[in-house]
Amino acid sequence: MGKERYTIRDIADMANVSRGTVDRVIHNRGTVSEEAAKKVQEVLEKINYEPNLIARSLKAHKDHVIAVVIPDYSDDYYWRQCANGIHRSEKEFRQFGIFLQYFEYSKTPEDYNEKFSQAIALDPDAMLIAPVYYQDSLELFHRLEEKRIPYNLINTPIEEVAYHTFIGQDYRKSGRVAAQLMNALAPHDKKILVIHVEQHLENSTHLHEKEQGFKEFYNDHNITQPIEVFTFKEAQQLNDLRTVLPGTAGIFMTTSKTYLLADHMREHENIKVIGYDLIPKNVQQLKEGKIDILIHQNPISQGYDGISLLSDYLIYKKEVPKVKLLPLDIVVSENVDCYL
Amino acid sequence: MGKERYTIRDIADMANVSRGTVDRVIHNRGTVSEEAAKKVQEVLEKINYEPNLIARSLKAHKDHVIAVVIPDYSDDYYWRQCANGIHRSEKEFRQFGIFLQYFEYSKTPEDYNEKFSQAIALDPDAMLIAPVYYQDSLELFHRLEEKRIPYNLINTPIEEVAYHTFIGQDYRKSGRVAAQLMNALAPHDKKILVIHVEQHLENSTHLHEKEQGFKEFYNDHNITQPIEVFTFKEAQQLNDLRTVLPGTAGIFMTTSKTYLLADHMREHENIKVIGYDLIPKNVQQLKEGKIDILIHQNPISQGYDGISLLSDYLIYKKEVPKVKLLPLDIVVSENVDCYL
DNA sequence: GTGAAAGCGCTAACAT
DNA sequence: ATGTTAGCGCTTTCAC
Repeated sequence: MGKERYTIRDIADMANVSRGTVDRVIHNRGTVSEEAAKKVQEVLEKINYEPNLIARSLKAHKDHVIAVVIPDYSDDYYWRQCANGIHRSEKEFRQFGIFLQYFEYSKTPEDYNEKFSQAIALDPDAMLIAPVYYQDSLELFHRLEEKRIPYNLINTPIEEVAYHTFIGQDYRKSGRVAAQLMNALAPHDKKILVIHVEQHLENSTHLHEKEQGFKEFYNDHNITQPIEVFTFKEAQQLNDLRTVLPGTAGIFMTTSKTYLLADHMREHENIKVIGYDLIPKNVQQLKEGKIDILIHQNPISQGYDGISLLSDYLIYKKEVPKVKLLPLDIVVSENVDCYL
Repeated sequence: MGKERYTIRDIADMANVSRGTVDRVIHNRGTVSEEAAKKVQEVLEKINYEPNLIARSLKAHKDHVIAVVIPDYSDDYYWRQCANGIHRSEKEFRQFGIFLQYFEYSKTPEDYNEKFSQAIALDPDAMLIAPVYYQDSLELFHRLEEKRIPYNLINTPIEEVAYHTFIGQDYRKSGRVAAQLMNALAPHDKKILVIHVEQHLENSTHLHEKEQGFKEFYNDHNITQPIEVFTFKEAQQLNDLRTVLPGTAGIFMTTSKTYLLADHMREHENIKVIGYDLIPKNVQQLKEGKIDILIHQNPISQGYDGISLLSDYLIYKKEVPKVKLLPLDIVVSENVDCYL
């Protein structure tokens, strides 16, 4: 029961070698005679040695720099939450010698590429990237791979590149969840709308996947309710909905811009609305009953895990998963407080 | 940008005192002249000092024993999950000198008291307790307080005692969430049932709170749908439902025994069912459509956090919150895989 | 190829 | 009241 914990010194004594030799055996480095190695190995196995990680990490780590490339979050609640998660992790790992450098891009593909390049120029030990506009940046990713800089992706997966870990959600599943909920809430004798509000849809495969998943659910269950898809690049285009809303049972908004709908729905209060993200405007409308359900994309966890996984890798060389999928949290007005 | 990390030595230099004095000021122990204390305080505030917890814990590193008092989980999936969370945390903290002693009580108040006493007799450094039958054990809690043994509660909160942290859910909120979902799913022209399946209801204030929260939601929204409450001590008593089910729109089961309903509902497939916990039978029925929604009580997190918070406190003397509320996750068939 | 020794930052015991 | 110092267990240099 009283599992004793042996130290390097104990092992050295038992094997009649010096502490340095024990260390060399444990880490497979330096030069050790076969004889000594064998003796130490035997002791190690016999006592089932587990190193004291506290002591190990007390030893001065060399500093590591992680470059963080995310959208400017000065007036964007979602990305600010993500940044908060990053800050939290940064604070936790600072004493282990992890330092972050932030590169915030204003929301254009050009600036994204610009800031991404700057980050690479810094020659960091690792990178965390939110590749919202990924299309033209594939070349940059290849440069990272050439320089052997490990990088994690958050929020937007890119199949074509050799990222370390992707942290985000399964967007097809996400669409399916939305569909199941919509199907449970909305009358079946009217049409359903799927609405994307996104300036650069060509870059947003994940929105597409949500739509696919949504339709897939209806197909799988042989529900023949009409589903119409709209894509708006600008908020004001939502005016076009005026002629479409009559005869609509529910609306699935694929982005956090869900709150934009309310202004256009004053005479259609019974249309069910399902959208994304716990940004304040959405939360307020959820509480007011203008939005029925929000799917939570966990931006805080995305940021936190994104940095934590890289740090564990840099410091401890811990193995990391290729994909870390965050749960698809269903949020209604009564449980929204749990997630804020 | 490059946030420097200050050490005790740095502070000592800046304040022109010795490291010992700095330590004394930080920990409020020993004797320090006002003058010196002030100087050190100033420096501390100026640099926003954060101690290196690793170094701190490397020093002390005496072993700590945590006694764990939980229900026997040999044939109980929910408590097994909880135990899994505990094991995970145990593994993580073992190298930091944390050792657990388990006291599993068979599901009777007598054995609970018995095992609880045994645990105290061990004189552990801390305790983790799932006080399912708490009523007669208040005296035991007082003994813990006298002996100044810190303890965390999981799953069942007890207002009257001086626990360290409670880890679990807000049960009234939980009932409200269930009500909101029920209201969205079930037709309004039939009655709603609330069913408790629990041998010792007198001990289960949390089930009561779920019921209260459920009714509260209907009241708050002026919904006058009839709600009938049933309490069954044994599974077979569910037979009594036969006469009640006709004219029922939905059923809210307050425990993980939700799966028991299915056998009694063969001719009432359109009754909506909302229940608790991702135990295998429930999950299967969720996927089959026999259960519509499950609320996830996060037993793994309860166990994991219960031990982690105590360990952090014992090892690092970290501050801990009085209450750690876990989210009220809403689970349907399409997102259940995220939570398993 | 191996051992000895100097720290990492903090704490506590011991001098002064 | 305050300064000094010896470790905690591990890593890493530097002699031998």
